Amino acid sequence: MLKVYNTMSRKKEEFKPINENRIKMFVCGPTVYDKSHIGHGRTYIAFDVIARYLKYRGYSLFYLQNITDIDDKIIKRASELGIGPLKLAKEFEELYFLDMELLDVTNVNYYARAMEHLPEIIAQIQTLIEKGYAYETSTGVYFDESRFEDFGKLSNRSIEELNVSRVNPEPTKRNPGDFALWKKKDEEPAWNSPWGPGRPGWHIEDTAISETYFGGQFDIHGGGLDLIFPHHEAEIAQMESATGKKPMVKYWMHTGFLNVSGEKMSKSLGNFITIEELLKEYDPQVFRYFVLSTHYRSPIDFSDDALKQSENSLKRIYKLMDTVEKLLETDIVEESETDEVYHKILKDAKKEFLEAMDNDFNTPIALSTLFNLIRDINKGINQENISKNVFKEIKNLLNEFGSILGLNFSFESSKDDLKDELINILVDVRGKLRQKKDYELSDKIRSRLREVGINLEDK
RNA sequence: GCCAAGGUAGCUUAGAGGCGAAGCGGUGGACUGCAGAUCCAUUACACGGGAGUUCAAAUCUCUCCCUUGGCUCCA
Repeated sequence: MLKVYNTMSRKKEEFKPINENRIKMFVCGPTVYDKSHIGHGRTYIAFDVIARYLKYRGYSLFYLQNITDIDDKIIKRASELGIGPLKLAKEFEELYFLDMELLDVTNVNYYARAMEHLPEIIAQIQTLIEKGYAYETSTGVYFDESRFEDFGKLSNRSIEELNVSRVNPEPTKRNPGDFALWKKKDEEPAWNSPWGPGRPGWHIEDTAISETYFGGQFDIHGGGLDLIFPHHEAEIAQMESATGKKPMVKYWMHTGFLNVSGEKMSKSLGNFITIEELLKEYDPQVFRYFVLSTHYRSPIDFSDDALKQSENSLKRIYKLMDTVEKLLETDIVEESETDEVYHKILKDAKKEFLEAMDNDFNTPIALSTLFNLIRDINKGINQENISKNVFKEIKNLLNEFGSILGLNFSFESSKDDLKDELINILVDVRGKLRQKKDYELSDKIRSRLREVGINLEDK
């Protein structure tokens, strides 16, 4: 039974989609005003694995993500650079897609840009005005929080608290906690609307988009922890007021923050790491492993040491896979009386792995079951009692786990052919030298190869 | 101040009333010409302090201490 932690109830709940087998999942995408950072990477890898697992479990998933391609930060940045805001957004959007591809985040079905949904945004604002949840002033259209009694239910705040905390409220608003649906603007960039030229507020694009593709209710809404308030709170108010249907979302899922060496990542602290920079230093698989080694809701602390640990852990898996693939090429027995024992080990390992994933996508536990399995297999390899059939099953199971996690455990064989040939020649020569017990020269070859990143290991 | 998430072995992390977990790292041993990988053992009487509930508490309750984040834009 799959259990999912719901931010709304603050506990794990049994997962049951609204429509039997079909899942509608919306995750807040980036505002494309700058390069994506490793915090984005963490969140989108986490939801990528969630998506993979839901599909693995046989659900038919539609994963929708929005792209915020117009907002104040984009406009500010664009004017600094002297280019149009939409052009700037387009450029960073392309970089975002590239980063995601490099990180193997490949399960989003559709990216919906805010600027391509202006008619829907305007229509939803009009509905809110007609139903009396929103009002127009000289500066814009605002949502009237006092009309929505559930306001604050996701972030566990009262309306009084929300009102107190606002500094410098916009003077034409009725309540300090009211938020903008449409901002009236005379200067560019601005779009026409029934209320004159202007731009949409931050929260309205998500509900306009999700209503367009999903209707007023859907299964999963995800994003970073920081979006709970005010963003998701505002979304609930807009959508439930506009459609009259509650709840808007059945399961709210939020990822924990990524810190860098114990501190929040920010430009002013100078510890801001983009995905582009990350990938200059580390393999995408290493970063993915690092992300999955912590539960998606927990804070995760990025450091070189932690990444190094992840790399070493991952090597242990690669190493086993490599050994298994090599042994499959040899002429070991097809079957053995130990097969039954290993069938059970594999069956149990799979069961434990899936139980971990069923428990709110607990990837750290899933990985630990994987390592328990690896130890059992290594033991068997040392004792030379594993048959070819079992090795095939091991390979299949590891690949199955890998595909759920988005990790590729099979060794890349796409190396340069000539390079491979040259290495083989050196390995052959070294083997002959070792037969003649010329260890001095053979060790020299090995250490020189290591200097250029090629590790030779004698059996 | 209010809200939230945390404090688990040297490090990184799971777990959540009763079999002391996983990885990384350190040490010793087996194997090896050596190294590496692997296995075994060890580091390990692990759960921030103090009370309480219970036959039994890392796990529940209370209280205190500390860390981080949010309350303005943020994945």
